[in-house]
Amino acid sequence: MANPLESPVEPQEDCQSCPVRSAALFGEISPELVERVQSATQPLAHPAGEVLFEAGQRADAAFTLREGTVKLVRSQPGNRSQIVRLLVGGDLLGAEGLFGEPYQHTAIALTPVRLCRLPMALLELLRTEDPRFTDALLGRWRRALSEVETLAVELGTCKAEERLAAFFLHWQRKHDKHGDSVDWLPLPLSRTELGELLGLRVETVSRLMARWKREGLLKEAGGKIQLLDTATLHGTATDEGLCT
Amino acid sequence: MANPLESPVEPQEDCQSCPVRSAALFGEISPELVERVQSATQPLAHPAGEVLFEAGQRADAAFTLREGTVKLVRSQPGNRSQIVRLLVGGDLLGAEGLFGEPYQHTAIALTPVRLCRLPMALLELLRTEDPRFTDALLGRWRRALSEVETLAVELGTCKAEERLAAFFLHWQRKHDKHGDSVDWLPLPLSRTELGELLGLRVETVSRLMARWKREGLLKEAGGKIQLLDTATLHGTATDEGLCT
DNA sequence: CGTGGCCTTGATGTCGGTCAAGCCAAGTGG
DNA sequence: CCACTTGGCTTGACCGACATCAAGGCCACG
Repeated sequence: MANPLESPVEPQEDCQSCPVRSAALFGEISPELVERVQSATQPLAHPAGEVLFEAGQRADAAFTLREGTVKLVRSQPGNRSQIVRLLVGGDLLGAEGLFGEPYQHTAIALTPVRLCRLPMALLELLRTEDPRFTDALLGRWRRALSEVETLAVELGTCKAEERLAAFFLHWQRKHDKHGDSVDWLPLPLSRTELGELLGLRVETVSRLMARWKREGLLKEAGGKIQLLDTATLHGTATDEGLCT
Repeated sequence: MANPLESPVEPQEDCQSCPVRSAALFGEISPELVERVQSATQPLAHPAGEVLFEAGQRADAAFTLREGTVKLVRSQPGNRSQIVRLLVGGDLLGAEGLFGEPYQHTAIALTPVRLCRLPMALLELLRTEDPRFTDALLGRWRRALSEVETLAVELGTCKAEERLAAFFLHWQRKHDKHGDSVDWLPLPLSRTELGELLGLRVETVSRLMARWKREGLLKEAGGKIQLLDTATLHGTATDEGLCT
């Protein structure tokens, strides 16, 4: 629906002071380059639910996610889709253009998001200019690979309970970067989406969560959840000695 | 069992004429560097079934697979393991050491293999010396990511039949690089291993293959299979419009 | 006030896991 | 050479986890 031209463009912001800069791609590049980056990038904001780009489209820009959560989806003919990754602040998406390939996923905002658009030309420039930039890319790709692998392992070897419990624990760990665990963590995924991530149907997810709430393992309110008993959750995840 | 010192070391070979060189990591580096590479690498051979390295070990070398097939496995406590990738000639394995991490998988030869051992020091050297080397690494990581993603999608959204059929088709496509499809393609995986790849148990794999043989969709003999009716196989893979 | 999403809960079905048994080929040792 | 093991494959009987189908509740929004 939203015309790309209408994508609300934020007032120009300062990369030097970008909250996610140290975590992001440009944590490592030289200060002089940062200026060129700043002039070539374009800050954007999108509401929840909006499609950032679609699988198969020409990948003429990558994006740095400054704030919010995004899902990367691979859709199958036949109404089934699989979420392959969840992105949070500081993550990079849509860089497949560096290989001349179209976007491999459909990216959809799960919350309102703010991001920086990085035109391919800029990335190419950085790649030739600063070897550490390529290194940073390499690190990101490696991390992504590792995440998808653990997803595959869980999909292949774990049962429903275990997968869901493992997800909650992963998700929690992803959200206390500061070491101090926040107990109310945002859960911007619908039951259906949890299912699409974990290879389950809505009803299964719903039942499991209902049961866990009944048993006092977790609470939920207003799009946030609180893990009350991570110990037994972890136990469920590794039931029979399986999974993370 | 095999003492690493006993790993049969082949007579020194010539990288310049390496059959997989163009496909491999060093297709792109300068001829002068190739010499230094040659002096620092170490050709190895292992019989089928041998463990090349184990998850968690210090990753002090990567390997280029010159010939044969290798499985990368992530094992779970509780007797379950998941094959996350199958490697064939020209593939690179064990490069996670570049990030100071231990090996992320256990690598096991499915056939007799020949490979080149690349000490981490050499990789570090190449990384600083030749930017195109890092680019090559990037490409490999990206391809690996893409493969694991399709695995995850299949594990998450497809049923047994569909996954197995899809695997055979992928496997076939991987083996006719020359465009001309060889009809007898090697299948160095046991039923159990097929199960570990596709998230199924031996019995399920066995039953499906037995049925397909009965129905004349495929033949099997001496560790090789022949897909007789790729059309209906493809139909099975995408049953109800799903999967590749 | 009605409509459409999302969630919940129950009833029923089925795919694939589990258990168990037997087959076959390749060792191994007497 | 034969008895015995061992490991992979097959097949059948059974069962359970999860999907499917169906109905109803809750809430936001027009």
